[in-house]
Amino acid sequence: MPVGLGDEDIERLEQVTRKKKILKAGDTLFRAGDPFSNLYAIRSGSFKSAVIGADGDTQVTHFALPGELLGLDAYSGGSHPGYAEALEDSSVCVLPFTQLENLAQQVPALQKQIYNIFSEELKQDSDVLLLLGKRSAEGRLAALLINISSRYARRGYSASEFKLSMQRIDIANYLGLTAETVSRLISRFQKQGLIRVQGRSITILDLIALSELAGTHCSYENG
Amino acid sequence: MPVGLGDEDIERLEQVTRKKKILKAGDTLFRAGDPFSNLYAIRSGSFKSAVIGADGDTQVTHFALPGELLGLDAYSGGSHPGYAEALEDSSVCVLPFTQLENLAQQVPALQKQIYNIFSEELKQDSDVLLLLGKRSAEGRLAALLINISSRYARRGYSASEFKLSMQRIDIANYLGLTAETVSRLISRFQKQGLIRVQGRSITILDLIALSELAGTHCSYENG
DNA sequence: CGCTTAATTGACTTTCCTCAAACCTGGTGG
DNA sequence: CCACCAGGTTTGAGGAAAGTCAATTAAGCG
Repeated sequence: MPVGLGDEDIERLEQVTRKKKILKAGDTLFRAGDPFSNLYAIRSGSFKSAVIGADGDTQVTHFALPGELLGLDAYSGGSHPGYAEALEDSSVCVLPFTQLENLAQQVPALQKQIYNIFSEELKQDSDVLLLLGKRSAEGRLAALLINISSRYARRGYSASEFKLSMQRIDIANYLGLTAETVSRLISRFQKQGLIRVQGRSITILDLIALSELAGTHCSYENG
Repeated sequence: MPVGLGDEDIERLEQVTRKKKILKAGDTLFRAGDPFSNLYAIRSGSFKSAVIGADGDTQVTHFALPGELLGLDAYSGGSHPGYAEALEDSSVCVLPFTQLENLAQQVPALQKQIYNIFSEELKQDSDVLLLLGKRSAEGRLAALLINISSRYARRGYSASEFKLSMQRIDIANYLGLTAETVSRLISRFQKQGLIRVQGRSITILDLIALSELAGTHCSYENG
């Protein structure tokens, strides 16, 4: 993932990235309150991360796909604010943060890369906020599908055909909807010829129409 | 804001933090697309930041209060993904990031502090997601009030009495609601004796009841 | 003091949630 | 190999919540 480093630096970095971890579907990578020690880069599979509110209800905050990073939000508090659970059989690369930090102190390019990762994460969060800001359920789901599609595309996977590894109820929770609504919408999108769904695998047939659903329908201020 | 630094380091840091900027209500601190060069620490006043979606509709992503930081999400892309606008007459401290970065390279404690700020920001975002995850409008608004209250408290301001400097439509946009709904809820909260509202200044009368509104009402899975 | 913009309130409509039932799908055991 | 079971998903009907449209009141500002 890191780019712009010298060969020697990369070699040193590889020492940090040696440790791998395999998880089965449903396994938790870390739990809320676990001490922060590692970052996790997803090599294969996918995860959901969620926080548990003071009142005990769960909120899914992210879906993490191959090539993406998990655990960064634990830095400040020293412990993970939420948990991460594998949505399917997955494997991650374990990155001990203190080692990474030390190395970064010596390698400015890596330093910048770390800032980059942090900032990337922040930007992704603001994308999510944009997504959740869509008032209609339709817009939200469309936006999520596009979001996931583009994230796959970005890492070199197919943008139009992928597996929605999370279950409906997780999508619903994430979008602030109910599983029923999500299910209905998926059916509708399919009837409209926007997507094709086969269980959990999904094909995007009409990205443009989908984008319009995600975008338009919001006759709000153009601030 | 930075803690855990030596006296000498702090002095060097102060050279970085000399520049101030004054803004009137409605002024923009930076616009979407502006190159990333500075971070901004809010000395007084408050800001909203918002992103503009591909379709042109605006989504308010943050409200920034005194003592908080703005602009961090611009790092990765090299430019600001959204704009920031002063909600009232405000003053900020301008922090040139390259200078900060260089200094951090020499001062590990500052380095950690920067990570901390990044991570803090991420954690705050996940709080926001938790907030937006509340399905009822009532719960969302209650959660926002509590969130703002606690952020004021944290910086040493009164937790129970403060100014809601943003206008209703911004709150609505932020929460994924309409201005009318927000207005109705505020009225209702007032009738119920939870808050007192005088234009934009607000007094929290019953934090406990408010917390219950924010928390409960979500008969969801207890994950 | 009048004008403009923001906030509130009301009546009505739409959307989404709730509750409930039926339906797949994958795994287990007879 | 098939029946059965459990969890997840889909679909339907009815109700509650929030949105829309429109009118009124309040608040800022020159």
